[in-house]
Amino acid sequence: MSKIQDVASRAGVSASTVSNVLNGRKDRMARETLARVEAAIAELRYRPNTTARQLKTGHTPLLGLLVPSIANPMYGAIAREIETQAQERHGFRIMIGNTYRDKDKEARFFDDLMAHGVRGVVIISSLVDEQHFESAGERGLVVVSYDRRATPGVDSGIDHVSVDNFEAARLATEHLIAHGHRRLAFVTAAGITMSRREKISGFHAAAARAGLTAGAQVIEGTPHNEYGDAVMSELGRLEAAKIAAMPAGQRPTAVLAVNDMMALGLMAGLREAGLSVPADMSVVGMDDVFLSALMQPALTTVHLPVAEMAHTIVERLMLRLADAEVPTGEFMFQPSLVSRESVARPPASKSKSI
Amino acid sequence: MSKIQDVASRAGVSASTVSNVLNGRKDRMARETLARVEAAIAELRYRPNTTARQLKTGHTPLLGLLVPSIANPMYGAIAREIETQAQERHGFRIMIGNTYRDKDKEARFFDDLMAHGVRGVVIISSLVDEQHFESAGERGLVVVSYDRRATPGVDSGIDHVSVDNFEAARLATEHLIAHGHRRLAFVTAAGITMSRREKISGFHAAAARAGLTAGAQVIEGTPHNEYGDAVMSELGRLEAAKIAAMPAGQRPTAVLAVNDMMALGLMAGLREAGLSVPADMSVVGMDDVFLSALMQPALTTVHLPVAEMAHTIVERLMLRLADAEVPTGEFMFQPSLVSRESVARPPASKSKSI
DNA sequence: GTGAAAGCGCTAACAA
DNA sequence: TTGTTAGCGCTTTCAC
Repeated sequence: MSKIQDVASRAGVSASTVSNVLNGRKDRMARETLARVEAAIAELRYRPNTTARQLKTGHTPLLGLLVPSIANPMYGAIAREIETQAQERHGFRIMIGNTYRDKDKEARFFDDLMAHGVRGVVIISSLVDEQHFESAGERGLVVVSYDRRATPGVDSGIDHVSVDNFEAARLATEHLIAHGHRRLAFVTAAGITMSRREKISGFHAAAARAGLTAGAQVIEGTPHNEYGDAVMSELGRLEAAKIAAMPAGQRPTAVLAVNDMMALGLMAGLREAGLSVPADMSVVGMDDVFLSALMQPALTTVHLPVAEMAHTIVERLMLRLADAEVPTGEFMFQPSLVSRESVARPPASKSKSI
Repeated sequence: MSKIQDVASRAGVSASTVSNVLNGRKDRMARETLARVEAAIAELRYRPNTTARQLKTGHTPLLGLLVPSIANPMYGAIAREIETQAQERHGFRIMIGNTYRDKDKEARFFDDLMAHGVRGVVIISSLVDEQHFESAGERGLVVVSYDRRATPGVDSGIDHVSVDNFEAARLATEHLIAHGHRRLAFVTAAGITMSRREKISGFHAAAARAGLTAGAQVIEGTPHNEYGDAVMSELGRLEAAKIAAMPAGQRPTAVLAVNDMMALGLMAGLREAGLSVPADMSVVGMDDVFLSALMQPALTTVHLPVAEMAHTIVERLMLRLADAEVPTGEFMFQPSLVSRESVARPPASKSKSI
């Protein structure tokens, strides 16, 4: 690969001049010099060495991206969007890491990012405490967190991009209630993330508003490990078996899953237990992963504006990378219900038996 | 962040000595010196700067990973496996890029990898011609390609890791034939990759062996764009409508999809057209994405040993990165049929009508 | 308008 | 056994 000096020699100028054109200071030289330099760059197919550049400037066009597991279709969808936008709009590349929601893995990833000179990071849906990230901020990292709200009343050193999880759960729950369901369950995994907590509040709020406090229960499954992809649906399958085993008169007639992966598992498990969705039980998910539309029955779920959120994530990172003074903020997006086929009225016999 | 000189000062030695311990040359110094240096490193929480190191050595513990789209669950699964293994076994991080099977995007990704000093790359399932990658090899990159076979008779500058696609299709087709199907279709996307070509051969071979040449047709859908995730299933959905529209006596009684995403779309489309799987039509996929088990009906498919393949990919990269003399090779893995619920005997009336 | 020189943090001969 | 030295490729004052 040719280097700056090669270009300089070929153009009959010094390396500094080449560097000037590379860095947009084209006004500092004669028109004709500029032309020669540009020609030399093109002929040599010269690309400046990012490493050397970084050693000098301290910056590198690279973003860190932490996900619990890239095999989870929801994280895959966001990751794709983030990568594409960072690349096309800003020429940044992505360094990705699966954290499996493990604190040590996260910490090691941060260390490596620092060592690689990466200064911008997006953290998706981590279970690990905020403190952890704040200190990353103190180490000079610019971080944007997705799928966690800011801790209320604390002014955070990081940006928060999230969806209104309370509203998402409320929407879904009201949809169920509107279909006549009176015995509801919210099914989630045991680890409590902030987003899960908010969804539970939204669920309870909608239930309370309809006077169903007694009929609204939260079911938490304990995963063996917290990978977030196959594991989440596996958990749904397991919980479905338990739910199906309840006596028909007590069993909820509708379940709201913490996310689509869980919902898919739930549907599979219900089916295995001989219960039909939505005839015997209605199911709603959250995320609107593209697969949900392909299910049988197609899953009713809550849609998230993934591309828009990715856009905000990337732009915030760039903004704060360029100017450290920009204050951090919270950016919340609104979800919307997508009604498909997995919700129906409760089975007649049971709704009578209440 | 502290630097090597800080450690040196604190330990009362020179930077070279610290560098020596960093690089494992611990025998070159007094035991007690080593202890002091190690203590200083620990106290300062010193981590060598990868960038500076790379500028000197020309290496960086980073691998490039090209995928058509990380939102596709199959690529997500492989990517996760590769990232985890590279990280845990070798301390390498991953720079990821979505190529959308676009030649320009691929080329730009290669350029950026070079500029960042990355020397090892894995390319997943690219449509782009081999020539392209070979020249990347000449530029000093060590590349491993997944899901393409080597071009027969050409000794390639890159490694090929793949599954026996011929065998995968053959297995699936024979499964269908064993269930009594005589009119078969292989459904794929229009762009011809090498893996698709092999699958088609396997399909034809199995059909011919059963004397079904006339009854074995290949259907190619043309995607609007070639993203590889939602697009693939969308394509399946469209093709399903066409297939369902054929007169019942001519319509295939079983379809083999080029991959699971396509199969899921096919099942959804068939259902929309009022055809039931497997009663009216059997469907088989390939890949065994974890979602396939959750479908209704659960998808019969061909399983790929993803973790093992990822292992080989990573180890090959490391081996050749460490020693440029290691010859390239082809590594083929065997698939296995996973029989679930989407295959049954052909509908009685139609099988009579042959 | 252009170039010389210093230095980013590290490694690896080579000296001592 | 340890230290000195000379860069890796680039950017950026500061002179000219």
